[in-house]
Amino acid sequence: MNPPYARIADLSAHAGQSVRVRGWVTHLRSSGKVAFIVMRDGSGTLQCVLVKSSVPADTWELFDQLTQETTIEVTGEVRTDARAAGGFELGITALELIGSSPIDYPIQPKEHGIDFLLDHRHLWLRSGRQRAIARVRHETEQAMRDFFYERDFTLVDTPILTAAIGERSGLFATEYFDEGTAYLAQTGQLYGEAAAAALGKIYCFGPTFRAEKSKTRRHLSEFWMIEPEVAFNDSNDNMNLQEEFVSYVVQRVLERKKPELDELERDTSRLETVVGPFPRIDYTDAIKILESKGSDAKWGDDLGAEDESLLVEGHDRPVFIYNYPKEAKAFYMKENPADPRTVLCDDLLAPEGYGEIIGGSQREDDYDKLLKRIHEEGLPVDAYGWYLDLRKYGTFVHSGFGLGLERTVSWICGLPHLREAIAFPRMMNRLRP
RNA sequence: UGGGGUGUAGGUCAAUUGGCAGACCGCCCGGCUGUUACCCGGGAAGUUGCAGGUUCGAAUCCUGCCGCCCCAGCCA
Repeated sequence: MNPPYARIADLSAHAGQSVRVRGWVTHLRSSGKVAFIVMRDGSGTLQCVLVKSSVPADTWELFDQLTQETTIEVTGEVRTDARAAGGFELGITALELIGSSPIDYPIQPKEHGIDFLLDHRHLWLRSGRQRAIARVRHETEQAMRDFFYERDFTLVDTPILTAAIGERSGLFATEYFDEGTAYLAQTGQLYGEAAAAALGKIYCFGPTFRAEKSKTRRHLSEFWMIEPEVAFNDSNDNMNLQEEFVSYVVQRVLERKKPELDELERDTSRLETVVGPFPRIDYTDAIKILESKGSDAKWGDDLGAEDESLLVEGHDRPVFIYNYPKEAKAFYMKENPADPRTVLCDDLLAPEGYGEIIGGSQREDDYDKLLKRIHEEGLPVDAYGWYLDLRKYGTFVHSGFGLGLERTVSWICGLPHLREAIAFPRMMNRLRP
């Protein structure tokens, strides 16, 4: 009878037993009469030892056919050995080749340029660093869903194909039957507002699309955004929710994905401090701070990347900047009753130069003021008829925000660029693989 | 779109500034019974991004084009 199959991660439970393991070759070393096969099965990495004198000749000769990424099945005894990375190794008794891999596998355990790696993203994902990032991303998403589930939010999936609505920045267009042009969603927020009137506390979580010709480490054409919307929350409640949410997610990843963060050489002490309350700086005060630090930012300007860094400087946790000038922000944000030049909104800036991870606001709930803003922005009123209905039929104070998943994952992982935070990044010059 | 940089072997990079196109990794052949990005010896591997120009001679200088990277803007 054949030994049972085992995942590498579970081998400690099989010490002293014979098992079969299936996976891919990552490294090969041979000393003539003893050979080492390091393999990966997705759950972990395992060193297998092949000794010429203790296996049949054809098994020994099979070693010569192995190359990086050959798919194999090995049978052997699991034993503890301090010389093996991880403390366990497999003494091979049988070796089977499942899928060969030509000698030209492009990705070596050496350095490569970013363009080459992105061209081979489908294979690059197999590397240890990329697996660690994928697992941190997964934990981040799961923590986000758990956070809202535990607080009785309802998940509402909003459409990706939409008519012209949302923000004004670049839209991806496509033909849509007899209805004319459809646009890929830039936000689910407006639909989320409709759902909040039905369900109270909701969130949506999906891909979102921006056709801007951005070429920075902070932008993707397609990224994932999670957007809660809460009936009867004002702007202050909204910031409280963001603070609680971000703290929860970061601490959850720290708790459950420490080995992955270590593999990424992340300084986790920079994440341990991410607990509320976060500093809250009024936009007008932020301008004064920037002036004192030598920036030429003026009241009325939106804040640039350099300004954001100056404001976060010296803080060991994210920082809110709230109540921006109306002109710098979207039409749907509620006018600030205390200063009508501004709107009730906030940006949450991550530390260490990662910039804006959240944009949030209280929504304009006054029908006439919203209609006026739509006109001022030159937006097609017809397209916003249903959105205005939310103010017409039982208006309500409500707030929400959008958190960029890849920016958050980049920050948690300490990545130099957003493109590693998603399996297959979409940028203006990259549509494949 | 603007500013800066870069393009040489499959990969990462060098080439004494205009004088025979090289190293390491990987690959192939040989050796090695405990390797850890194994090691040792040998070998194959190039339209120097593309097009044109200057020159006895161009990877190197000039013109144009293209790709990519970084920064800025847009934003999450």
